[in-house]
Amino acid sequence: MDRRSDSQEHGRSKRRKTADMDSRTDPLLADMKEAPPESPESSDDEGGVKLEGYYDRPATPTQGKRVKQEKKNVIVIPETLQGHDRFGSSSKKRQREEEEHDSKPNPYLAHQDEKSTKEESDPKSNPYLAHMYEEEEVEEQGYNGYSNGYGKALNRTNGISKASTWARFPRHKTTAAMAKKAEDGPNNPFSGKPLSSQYFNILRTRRNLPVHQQRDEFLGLYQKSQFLVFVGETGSGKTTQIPQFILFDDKPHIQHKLVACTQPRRVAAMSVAQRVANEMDVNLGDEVGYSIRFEDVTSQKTILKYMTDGMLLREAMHDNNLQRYSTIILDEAHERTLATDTLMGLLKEVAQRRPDLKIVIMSATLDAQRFQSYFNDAPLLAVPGRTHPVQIFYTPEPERDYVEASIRTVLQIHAGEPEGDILLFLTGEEEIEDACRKINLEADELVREADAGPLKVYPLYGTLPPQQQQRIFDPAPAPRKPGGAPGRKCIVSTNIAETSLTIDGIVYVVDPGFSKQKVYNPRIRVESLIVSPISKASAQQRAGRAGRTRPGKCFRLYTEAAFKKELNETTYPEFLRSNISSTVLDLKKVGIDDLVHFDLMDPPPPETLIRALEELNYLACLDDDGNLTHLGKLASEFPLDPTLAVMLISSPEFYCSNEILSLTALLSVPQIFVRPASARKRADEMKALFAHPDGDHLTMLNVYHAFKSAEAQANPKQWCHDHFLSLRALQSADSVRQQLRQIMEREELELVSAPFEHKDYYTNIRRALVAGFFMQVAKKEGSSKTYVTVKDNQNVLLHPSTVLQQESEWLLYNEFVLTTKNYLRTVTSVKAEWLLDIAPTYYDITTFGKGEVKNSLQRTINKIRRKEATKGPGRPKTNAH
DNA sequence: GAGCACTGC
Repeated sequence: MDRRSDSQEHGRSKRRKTADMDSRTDPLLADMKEAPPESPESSDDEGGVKLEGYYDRPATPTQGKRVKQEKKNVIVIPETLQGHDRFGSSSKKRQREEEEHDSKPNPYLAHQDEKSTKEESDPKSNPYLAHMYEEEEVEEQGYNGYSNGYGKALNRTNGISKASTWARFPRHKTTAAMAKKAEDGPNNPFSGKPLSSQYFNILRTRRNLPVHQQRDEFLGLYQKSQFLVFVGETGSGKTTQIPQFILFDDKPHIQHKLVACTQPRRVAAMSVAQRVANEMDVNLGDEVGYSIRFEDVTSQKTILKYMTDGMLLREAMHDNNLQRYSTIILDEAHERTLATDTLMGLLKEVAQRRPDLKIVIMSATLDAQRFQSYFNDAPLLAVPGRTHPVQIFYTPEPERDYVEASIRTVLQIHAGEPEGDILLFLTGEEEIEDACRKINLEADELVREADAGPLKVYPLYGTLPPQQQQRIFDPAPAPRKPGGAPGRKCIVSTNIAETSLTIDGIVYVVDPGFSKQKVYNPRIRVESLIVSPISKASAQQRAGRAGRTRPGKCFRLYTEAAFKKELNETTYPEFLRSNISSTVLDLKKVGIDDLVHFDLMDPPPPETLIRALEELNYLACLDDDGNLTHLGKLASEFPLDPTLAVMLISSPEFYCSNEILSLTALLSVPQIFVRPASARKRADEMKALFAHPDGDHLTMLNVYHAFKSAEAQANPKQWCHDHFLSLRALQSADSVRQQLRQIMEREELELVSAPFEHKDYYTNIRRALVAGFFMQVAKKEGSSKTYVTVKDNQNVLLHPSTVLQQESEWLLYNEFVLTTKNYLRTVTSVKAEWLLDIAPTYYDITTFGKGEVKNSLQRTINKIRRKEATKGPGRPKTNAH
């Protein structure tokens, strides 16, 4: 046994011993090396996102509002932002509050503010003249905001002075004091309505947020520079406050423009918008709104719009200069999503064409300087966060089996540490379910042998049904008897708990240092998931999860040396780990012609770009010079991979557009088939009911048609349950289908289908599939079960989930999955004739290397020629008769 | 005879 096993045994015996000894001793401290307390750096989530789960996707914005209100637990106001300061105000802070309180607006002094700005030479910023320029616009827009008694007096006399609140705010020359005064009421400066008492309660806590102290500093930098990098840690209040600071200085309502704030996730956009609407005392959808796929909760009145980064990118396609916006804030930029990176590159170019546009990049700490230099040495402002200290422990030796080590650590915490919940990070569903079982077993033993408190173990991962995800918010169990060992809960989670989801009450984090990450191999054009070491940034984010409610501890199951030397600083940006053909098409559509010289923060490897361009060229979305074709323009209108978009656009030619529309939607949502470990056989039997002999695509279509039948629609939930189908995925497919259909109608693409009874009904669909997926085709290798992919020559097997029974020489696949073996998932049998006929450029025989694929194609060509040859001379004869 | 980190339009 090596040293590590020794230390494992050591830990085990220690755990048992503590039972008889003082239960307060900390067995971990003996095993683990303590590092100096670290202030966790992490993304800001003061928006209060509790759960990234499924929510109803309403058909219209109005319905959206209703659904959202009915749904519980989606929008949660975090404790930090509720009516009290849970960290206690320092005496300095309290003094400041009192001062602020004392300096409540005095209607008779309001004119003094105006004087302070009088020295401005620009007549527009002259408070006495400004209304002449701005009033009209204000009236026209219907803004009736006014903020203090001075205005009211004027208001009574002529009704035009509502504008003078804003007239006294010279654009890009305001100060924190001016904004504060307006915020102090009594009327809402944006809506003109009297401010509620709840507003003032929230206002007090808002002014305790760390960002508030640097409001003037922020404004100074914002005003003088087109780009600004803002760094705020957890709890600084950046996501909610900075956009509001900007509203007072940028005055988008006067400009007929908007301030946009992007988020990588939908739920964040929704919940932050709701929060800020409350803070500003307006209805969600009025002055403050949000825009995400399937849901636009904004109106004519909206001046602050939270939105997903993907949504802003889509808007940029039709408005290359983003003309609607006066300021764009990219939040959570450190996450480096495909959309954020694309937007950053785009905004850098747009900024040159639009000197009036301001851009604020908000990020957690680590990458700040890179953002700064990328944006032409933009000024940087950093604001500290507000979290509790987290003690970090490392293992003295590397762990061989991180799952085993994590389970042991969790149990040691439970046996020896004071009250507080545990969060363990593992990599995937199987690993998590397995660990949960083992922890449960061992915990029972611990309770029997050592009188430990009850331990509730919950798994957490993205594909878990929402109801089960909710369970993680159940309170920890109570001690078995009063005064007994504390009960606690232990959540075993994927990375979802690192960014998307926040659980209060976590005091102990166990971090084995791994996560599943997407990697892309441009050579064989395959994306796959690989368990890899996390980055330092991730490790810090994970640790930070322990310090949200009170001081916590983080147990890293790797050595301190490994943390320092082996972990990358930050996670590899998604741009470098993905197939970018979809992004390349987007970039072309937003007007970026020269992709090679496009200034991305991390340009992808040349081979990745070449592959993407090549793929788009084969799909006829780009011509040989790399210019967007008509088809390419159409394809970019769809929120789909180019392959799927091209297939959908081509579908009318094959008389099956309704069917391809359904299939495209089904292929854009998570797996519709459910196969619980406990009922695999029954699930397979149910799937067999829908099976089509020609493959999985047609099987999925059968499922969809059955789902839409009256019988299923009578009780969809029951029907899906009975047939082992995912209601969530099917409903999602319905929404996607509806959106795609609207785009087809808008683009005047015909929806034509052959009747179901037509003999070519299914053949048409299979041929239409070829129109998109001709690059994802494999050919059977002799008599063995293996296939080889066309052109990339990868040896592959059919995924066991396929319904395809008979041997098919050629098949088309939706997905290449790289796990224990190379698998093709979701396949449909096709014919070589179709490939040659529908994708002649790709199947140009001269471009193939020697081999079975080429030989077989050649035989098919010969066969076709022979047929034509016999038909050719035959035809005149028949005509002659 | 297997597995789906997480997002987004």
